[in-house]
Amino acid sequence: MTIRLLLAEDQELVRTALCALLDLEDGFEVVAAVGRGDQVTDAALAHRPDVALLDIEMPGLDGLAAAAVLSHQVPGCRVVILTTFGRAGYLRRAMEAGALGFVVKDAPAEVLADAIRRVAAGERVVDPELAAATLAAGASPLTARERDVLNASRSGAGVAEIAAKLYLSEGTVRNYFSSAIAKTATRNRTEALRTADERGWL
Amino acid sequence: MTIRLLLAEDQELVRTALCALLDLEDGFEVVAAVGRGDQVTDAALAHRPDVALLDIEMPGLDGLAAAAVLSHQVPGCRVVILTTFGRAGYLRRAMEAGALGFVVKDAPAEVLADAIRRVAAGERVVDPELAAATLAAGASPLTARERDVLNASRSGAGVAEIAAKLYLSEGTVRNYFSSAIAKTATRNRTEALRTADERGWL
DNA sequence: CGGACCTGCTGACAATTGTCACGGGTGGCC
DNA sequence: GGCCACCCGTGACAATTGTCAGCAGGTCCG
Repeated sequence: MTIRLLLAEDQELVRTALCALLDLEDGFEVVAAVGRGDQVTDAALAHRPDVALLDIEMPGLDGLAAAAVLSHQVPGCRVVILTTFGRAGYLRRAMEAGALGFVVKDAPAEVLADAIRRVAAGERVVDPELAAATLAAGASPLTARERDVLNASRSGAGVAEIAAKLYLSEGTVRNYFSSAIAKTATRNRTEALRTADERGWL
Repeated sequence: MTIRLLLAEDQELVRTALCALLDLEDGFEVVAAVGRGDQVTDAALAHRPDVALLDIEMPGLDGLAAAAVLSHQVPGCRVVILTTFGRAGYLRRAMEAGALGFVVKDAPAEVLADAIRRVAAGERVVDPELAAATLAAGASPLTARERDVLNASRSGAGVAEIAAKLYLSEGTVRNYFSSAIAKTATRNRTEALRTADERGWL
C-alpha cells in the first residue's frame, strides 16, 4: 500500500530533488511531477495520485487555485500545500481551497513524510504555531474595492494610473487607500500593502 | 576522484532533497550541509570540500557574503552560487565575491551537475543569457548615499524616519530620493526601489 | 592647481498623497 | 420599511513627497 504522489513545483532543480528524496523514502511513489499549476489537474486525472503536493508560487495557476480545482474535479486526491512562506493568509486560503495538509519548506523531511502519510489517511495536518498565527490575524476587514486598490498599487503606480485601470475617480481611490491604511493601522500605502499581505488580507 | 561538496541552503526540506539528489549522482559526495550563511566557513574548514554550493537567501550571512569570505579563507574551495532568482545584480555580485559558477534553481539537474564538475576543474560557468542581461544592466549609477536611502525605504518608512535612522536632514533625504528617481527613470520611490533592485543597483 | 564628483545642507515650490465630512445610490436582511 | 454595509463620488484641507537652485565642504586625479 504505497502512497502515490503528484508533485507540483516550478523550480526544476527543487522538483527533481524532492522527487529523489520522496522516492528514497519507502512507502512513497512519485507518479507525476509538473512545473506549472495549470498542469496539475490533467496530471492528476491521468495518474490518479493519492496525494498531491503543491507549491504555492507557480506559473500558470498558483498552488492554492490548483488545490481548489483539484478538490472539486479529482475528489479522491487529497492535497498538501508545500510552501516557502509560513504566511498566515496562505494557510487560511489553503484550508478554504480544500487542502488537508500545510507544510513549510524549512520543515525537516520527516515532518513532510509524516504529513503525507497522515493526509493520505484523511487526517488534517497543520503546523500548530502557524495555525495560531492565522487565527490571530483573523478574517480580512477589507472590502473588495479596498483590496483591488491595494493590489493595483503593487507596481508602485500613482493614484491617477490606478484610477484609470479600475475606472474610478481619483478621489475614490484615495478614499479607499485611506480606509485601508486605517484598517491596517499603518501610515501609508506601502506599509498598508505590506501588512495586508502578511495577514493574508488580499 | 569524487568531488567533495558543501551545501548551504536555508530551507531544510530543500537542503535534504538536494543532498539526496547529489548523492545519487555519481562522482559527488556531500560532505557537509548547513542552513546558515555564517556556518559555511567553519564547515568548509572542517570538511575541506572541493566545491561549495551556496544559496543566496540565507539567515546569518547571505550566500554572496559567504562566498567572499570563503574565497579568502579557504582558497582551495571553489564556489557555485545557487539561487532562486536570475537577477542581474546577483550575478555581478557573485562574480565580484569570487564565485566561479552561477546556477538558477529552475535549471535541470544535469545543468547543475555539469556546472559543479566544470567548476571543480577550475572553469567559470554562467548561464549565457543571464550574463548578457547583467552586462546590459551595467554598473550602478547610484551613489552610496542614494543606495542607503533607497534601502532604508524598503520598510515603507517616511522621510522623517529615514532621516533619523541615517542622521541626515529631511531635505537631504528627499534630494537623494529625487536623484535616485531620476537615475532609474521612474516616478516615485517605490518604483525607483523596484527597478534599482531588479538591476542589481543596490 | 583646477575640474569632477560626492556629501550635506537650505529654502521655495509644485505635485501627490492622506484625511475628513458629506452626499447619493445599491442591495441584503430583520 | 428601516437599517446597515458597501459602492462611488465631491470638495476642501493638511501632510508628505518630489523638484529645483544654490551653497559649502571634502576627496581624488590629471
